Amino acid sequence: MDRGSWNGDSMTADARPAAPALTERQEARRRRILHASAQLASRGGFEAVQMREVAEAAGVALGTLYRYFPSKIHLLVATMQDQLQHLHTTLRKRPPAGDDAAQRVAETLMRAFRALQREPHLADAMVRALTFADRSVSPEVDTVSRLTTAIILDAMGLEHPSPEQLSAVRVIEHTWHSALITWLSGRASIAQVKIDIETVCRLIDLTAEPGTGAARELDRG
Amino acid sequence: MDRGSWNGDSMTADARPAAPALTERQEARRRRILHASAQLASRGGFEAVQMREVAEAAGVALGTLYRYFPSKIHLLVATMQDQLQHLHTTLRKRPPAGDDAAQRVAETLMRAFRALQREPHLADAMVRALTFADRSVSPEVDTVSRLTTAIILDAMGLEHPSPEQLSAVRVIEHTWHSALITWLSGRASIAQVKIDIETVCRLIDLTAEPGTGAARELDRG
DNA sequence: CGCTAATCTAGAACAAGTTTCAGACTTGCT
DNA sequence: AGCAAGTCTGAAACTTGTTCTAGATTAGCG
Repeated sequence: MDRGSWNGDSMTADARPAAPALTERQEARRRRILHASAQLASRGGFEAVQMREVAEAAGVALGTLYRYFPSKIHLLVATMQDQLQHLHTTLRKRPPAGDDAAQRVAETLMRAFRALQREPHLADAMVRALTFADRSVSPEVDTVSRLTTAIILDAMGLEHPSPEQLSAVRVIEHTWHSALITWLSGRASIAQVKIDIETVCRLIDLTAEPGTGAARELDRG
Repeated sequence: MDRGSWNGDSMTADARPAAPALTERQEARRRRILHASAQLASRGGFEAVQMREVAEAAGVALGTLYRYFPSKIHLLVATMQDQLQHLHTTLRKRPPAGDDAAQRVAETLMRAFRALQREPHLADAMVRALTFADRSVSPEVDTVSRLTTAIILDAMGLEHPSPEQLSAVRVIEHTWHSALITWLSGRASIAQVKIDIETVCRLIDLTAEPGTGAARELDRG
């Protein structure tokens, strides 16, 4: 029911209640399932990921699929974890080059956005699942959230963010998810998404430590 | 499998897709349906709104329910329109009293938030439907979005917002929806939502016309 | 090796959203 | 009033997520 492969360098949390140590064949099954999920999602988005089809494409019985992922939402959120991890390592290889934190974050997010653009159906499936998830998926959604936070903090170049900065990062994440959704459902253009990302990234300057950012003197509340 | 048979127009500004002039009994049916929907949602959230139950509670055949609302998502988004309209008129009666625009918007949103807190299940159903909606519901979701925008602009006291300000408002809406979801799924506390709302509202000052706001001299965009 | 518990498989069964259809009822029009 | 077109009803059917069951396989262990 949960990620197993934690290759070291996670930041603070251990959290991970119990990855019950999968055997090799089990790990392979899990991987086949995730692959099938992503593949089907790439074709036709959320609705195209049908549990029976995933099971068949992964060469696994339906019951087994449900043993590994207790619901379609769990499956798709896990798929998103997977993809995000890829993205994170990709981004680490070529970090953004902007002058200040806000620019780097905006650039990072737009890069991620362009990656998703290449597989809009996959993006659709993952993001819809993510925002539709209810309490039973909270731990998994939280993992995705932490991953996203890590990516953004990376782009900012921050180790020890202040509470204010964390709030700004959360707001950026909110905007990112929600803007993605409006784009995916055809209610906003890419240009609009770009503008909104840049707009929200301005918050970063607002919460920069005194002396390090563009906005040093705002009448603080 | 597709509900493309809508009266022509869609994303043009005009809205209101030609409501074909319902008779009185039809209007009454529609109202009964929306009422049943809200009632069931208040009890048990998204999953408790079951189409057969809505139909029965509204005293209407299942087929009729589907004639009025072509899917469960359509129904819940319409329910949200309804509730938002109430909220809007309520808010107009007692407008927020803050000193600057950012404060008034934050206060308005927190007031709305507290209203939703009183019916968390209803909020759950409506917001989940809203963010899960796919393209086929775009016109209706757009209506909700315009309503929300109107509420925020009201709080700001703006008639003719600049493009920058519209972007800020969109970002606020994104944050509002997404923060609501994280709260509903138990991944954020109310305090955190409040902080994030206040954080994002700072963008309003950033985009205020020169001379009218707190932030007159930021190195432009 | 042989045993036991856990896991996996195939397939049926169930639940809720959605579609369909035949027949009854309304509405609008003349 | 009388009729044609559109609407509503009740019930069954279909789809896809989810659960359950009985039997086959596999893993761990003495």
